[in-house]
Amino acid sequence: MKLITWNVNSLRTRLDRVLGLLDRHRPDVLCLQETKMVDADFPRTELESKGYHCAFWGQRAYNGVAVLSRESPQQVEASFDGNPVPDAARVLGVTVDGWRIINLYVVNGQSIDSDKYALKLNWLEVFARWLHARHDPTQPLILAGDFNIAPSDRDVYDPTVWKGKLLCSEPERKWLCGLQQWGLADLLRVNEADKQVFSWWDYRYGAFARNLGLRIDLILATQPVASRCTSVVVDRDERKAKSGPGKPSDHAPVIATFEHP
DNA sequence: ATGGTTGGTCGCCAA
Repeated sequence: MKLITWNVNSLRTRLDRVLGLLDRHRPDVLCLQETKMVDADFPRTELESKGYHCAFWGQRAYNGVAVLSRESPQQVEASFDGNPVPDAARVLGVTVDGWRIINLYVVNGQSIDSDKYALKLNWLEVFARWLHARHDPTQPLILAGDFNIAPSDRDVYDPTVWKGKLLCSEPERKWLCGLQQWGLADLLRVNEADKQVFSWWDYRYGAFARNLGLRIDLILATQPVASRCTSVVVDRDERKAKSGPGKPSDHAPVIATFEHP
């Protein structure tokens, strides 16, 4: 079983690259964020022709999440109870082969002095409350997506510059610790305790060429899933996008592989 | 290094 999460920053612009990713990796599940398109425009024909079922929840211009899977998804559920911004398409849950998979595009927050940061913290709190009420950490569960939080200083190219800033602030990191205490492991850190791995590089400042990155795209899982995880890697070549059609997203795909359940 | 790029949409906003 192979699962990939990728913030594509517009599925319309990135479709040919998504099709290439499916050919290259043949994942069982692909979680996409920032599709930025309404459901009527979703390119399901092209994706189904690659052998994938499509679950999606989009909106105009912003946000948008989708889960592609080789097996038909069951119990598709958009959003979560009490969502403070119920119209923002950011959460999509599916069940595939008995594993519950929740695709997340967490509120960015803009900057820590912004009202949007307060909204982010509230959104996170309500989401966690719903997760705890409605899910069981002893059962197979995966949370994958763009968390817009770098879990620790190991996940930041220059922790001094980023100390206390958006994506690295203590309240954001505490929220992730809470998920971990509930029973979700950060799969990349199960086998790679100290390795510096990034998943997002700003389009500006030549950030990718200088490797000024953060790891904010995460795959978390409960113990029955985490114990079967054999690797987590980032497809940096996709962020380079030297080959293939079009330009890169500012995020790279994160790829987790599991022993057969 | 507080610079500047990309996408959606069409003057800016969001990331």
